[in-house]
Amino acid sequence: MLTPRKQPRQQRSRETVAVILEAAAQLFQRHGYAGTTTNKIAERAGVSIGSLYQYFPNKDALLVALAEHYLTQSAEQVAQVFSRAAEHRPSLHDLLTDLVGCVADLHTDRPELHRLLFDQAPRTPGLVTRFRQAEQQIAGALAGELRRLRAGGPDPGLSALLAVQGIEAQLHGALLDQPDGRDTSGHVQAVIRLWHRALAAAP
Amino acid sequence: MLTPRKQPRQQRSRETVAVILEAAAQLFQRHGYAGTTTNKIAERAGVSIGSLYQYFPNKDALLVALAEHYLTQSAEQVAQVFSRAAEHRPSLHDLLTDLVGCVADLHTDRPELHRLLFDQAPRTPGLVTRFRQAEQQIAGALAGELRRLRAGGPDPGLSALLAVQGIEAQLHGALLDQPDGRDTSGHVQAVIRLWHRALAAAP
DNA sequence: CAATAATGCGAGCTATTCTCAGTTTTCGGT
DNA sequence: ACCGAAAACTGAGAATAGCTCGCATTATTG
Repeated sequence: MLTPRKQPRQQRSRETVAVILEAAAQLFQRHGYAGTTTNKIAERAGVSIGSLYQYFPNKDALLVALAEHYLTQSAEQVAQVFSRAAEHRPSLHDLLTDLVGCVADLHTDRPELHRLLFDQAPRTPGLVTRFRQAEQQIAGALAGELRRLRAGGPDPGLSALLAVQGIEAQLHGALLDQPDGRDTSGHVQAVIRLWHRALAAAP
Repeated sequence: MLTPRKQPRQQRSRETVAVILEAAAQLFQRHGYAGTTTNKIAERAGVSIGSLYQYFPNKDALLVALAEHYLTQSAEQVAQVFSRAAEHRPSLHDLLTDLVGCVADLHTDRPELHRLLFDQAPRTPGLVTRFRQAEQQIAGALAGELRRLRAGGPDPGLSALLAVQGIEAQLHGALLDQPDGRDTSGHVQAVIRLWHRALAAAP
């Protein structure tokens, strides 16, 4: 059990949950996951440790809750890219520019939070699945666009999945563990060019 | 300090270190990192907890030592791919087949160990750097081959880095967090095809 | 064969997660 | 307004895991 312990019913307790999550986010970002104790989180939130454990069965559950929130928000951003695409039917290059730009923004908007969740995700069972889900959802949408553009080769579904996985890894490497001396915008441009060549329909 | 506490000088202590690492590897793989206590490791290794902490300053150091060993071994495997390439000067497609196959083997040979290290790496400061180093080293070698083949576009160095990051992420997703219903060898083939299109010299 | 250095030992100190019995606050019905 | 029940809150402390330190044992050196 990672999320469900007790559902807050009254207004008071909903605020308690919110203030706990806010405190957790701040302390995790400042001192890292291991460097933050649940007692400190409760203290900072101005509630007792008992209240914290009334809504979160363990420390990991705090992380899962933060990730849930973050992933939902991210999914909305990416969904907008595809709803724009459905309307304007852009070229492959324009679509990739939009998509890669969006994912890059997700990294740079709140880099600490992004890194925190990404770093902790692998060791928290539920989170890996959740991340993969988001990945597949985006890949599904991308696959649709590739079919419209007659791009992505014989198996657009698979190509789309590989593209999503690749783009995420490349941008993560570029924006969060920056190899020294490379300029960011050139890096992003290179990612777009590369995927354009990989996915473009044969001429 | 993550590695250096005391250097084992006598034969006896070198065996102690070896048996501790062996026990750590087994227990980490069986019960996960968090699910393994240092006391259990010492017990399984047949040494006292004090001896363990004489050579490893903390629990993370055990992980770093295992990673060090694994990365060295992996680097050798990949180096062989490029020394073969230097001799036979293969086509881009053959080179990619060899490289991707090699990286895939690294994932499937000891999947538990690979996943363990990969999952824990992000939260262990020294390990991230160490992984990125390995990545850049491989990218450097690949960049050389791309230049020979006049492939990889205007900046073969950057293209090579993106390729290495992408391939690792895609194979990791395919082999360790398998999306249901996809066959593995087809997946690997798709990765090769995709990178061939992305990197091939314009005709 | 001392004297010295290296290695090994494990009870217990410290810090952290999480529980639980009891108190306070809110809510619904009369 | 009042009361009983449910929800929310509290914090001492149980349980556990990482790690230390003083001392015992084994190897090396001169």
